[in-house]
Amino acid sequence: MKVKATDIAQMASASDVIFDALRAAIAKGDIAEGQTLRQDHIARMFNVSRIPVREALTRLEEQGLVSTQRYRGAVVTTLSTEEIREIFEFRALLEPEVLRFSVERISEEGLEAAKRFAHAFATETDSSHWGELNRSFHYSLYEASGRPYFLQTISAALDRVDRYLRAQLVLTDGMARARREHEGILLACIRRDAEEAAALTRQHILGACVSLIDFLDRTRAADDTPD
Amino acid sequence: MKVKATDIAQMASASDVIFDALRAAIAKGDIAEGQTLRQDHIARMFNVSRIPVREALTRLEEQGLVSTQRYRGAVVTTLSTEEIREIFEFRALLEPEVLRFSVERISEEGLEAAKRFAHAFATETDSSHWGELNRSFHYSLYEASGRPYFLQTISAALDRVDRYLRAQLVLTDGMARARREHEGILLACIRRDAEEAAALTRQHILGACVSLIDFLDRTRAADDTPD
DNA sequence: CTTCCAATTTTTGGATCCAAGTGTCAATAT
DNA sequence: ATATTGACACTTGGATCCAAAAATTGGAAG
Repeated sequence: MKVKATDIAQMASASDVIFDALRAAIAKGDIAEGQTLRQDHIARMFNVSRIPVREALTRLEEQGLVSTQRYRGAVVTTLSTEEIREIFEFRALLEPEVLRFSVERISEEGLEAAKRFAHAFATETDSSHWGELNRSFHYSLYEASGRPYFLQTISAALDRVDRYLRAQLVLTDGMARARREHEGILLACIRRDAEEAAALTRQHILGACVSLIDFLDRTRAADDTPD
Repeated sequence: MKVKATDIAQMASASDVIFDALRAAIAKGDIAEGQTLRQDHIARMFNVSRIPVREALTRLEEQGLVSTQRYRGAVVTTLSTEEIREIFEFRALLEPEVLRFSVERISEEGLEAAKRFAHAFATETDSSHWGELNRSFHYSLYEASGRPYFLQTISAALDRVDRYLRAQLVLTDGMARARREHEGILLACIRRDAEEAAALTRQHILGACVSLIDFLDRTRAADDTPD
């Protein structure tokens, strides 16, 4: 055995583990918006001191997932409707462009993988998996683009709105529409029609945005007037 | 005086100061590529312990300005030609879009400010200020876009390539061309011709990219064969 | 009952200390 | 002369400890 573990994957330090766990929890919506993350509390959860926790929180803040005020702790960021709209606008600009690159380069195996994710997404009955499968489908297509920086940026943008997106999938007709639209995107990719695939992706994102904001307007209005 | 300092700008903690200083130093190219940043060394420079230094380095890594290997310290990231090309491609997609939004919204005062930066850039003789003035000119135009997330993302991308960009301005004919191109962009903005301004910005970025990569190919080839 | 203020409790940012991993270089064996 | 090994110094990730800032509590005054 020539290849050591450290060559393939750097052994994860405590702060890496905490960072990933918190990031996933925020993306999935397991940690409520506006909730304060107490360093000591998290430290006890992971059986470590506060030092690696602080490092993880620092990274989360750099990613925009929490916002910190000096001596007042880290709070899961609440995005305004405008901020959400901007991030979707951002995705609607980047993702079609990435897909254009991918369509030119993706292999048959890559298309097969995307097809499997689309199928898994369409047939999954446990709604808690929808968000993950949705993301996997799109990423499986984007990965062939050979644009790591684009992917990383898209990923960061998606992390910020993931919990809203998941809610929109589950609590509206988002799932049914996403299923149809994925089908269309996939077929365009198989036909190697980059422009069509890009246009459909753009519509897919902007459509989800409209639906999500409509949904948020209703729920947030209801929250503000609970009487 | 009703407004306290803490209301406008959160009092900077030690790690903030260190982070900003290191980020600026890397962007300006004051810290050489590939150089290892020793926690203890930086800590002594700022008269603090290693804890806030580690926080700053963590944030720099999250921004992609340094890369860390467990127990081996933080090294200023060296970008390959391909990575640089991708980041310019990224900017060439985002910045024209942001400028489109700006042109619709920018005030006369905003245009005046941009004009002043363009003039300052064109007449500055100290080449060490060119990079900063170049950035100020573009930002003064982008700020009116009302797209904070776009701006933040562009800023992060620019931080990664800033030191290369500065070298290209100073060590090639980049400065002369940038001056002309700024003029064109500015005039298009004043005419409120969003499409023209966007197209010129895209050319401005892609042109700089070609010039920079050509420059890097020559210098790096020379570095690799120093005999 | 409400409002204000001081004392106490939390909680954070940072300093110091410790264990574990890495790099170096001289001594030894081939 | 070159490759191997092992001791030692260096550096990092993390634990523990401390001071300062914030939140909270409880009582006194209106």
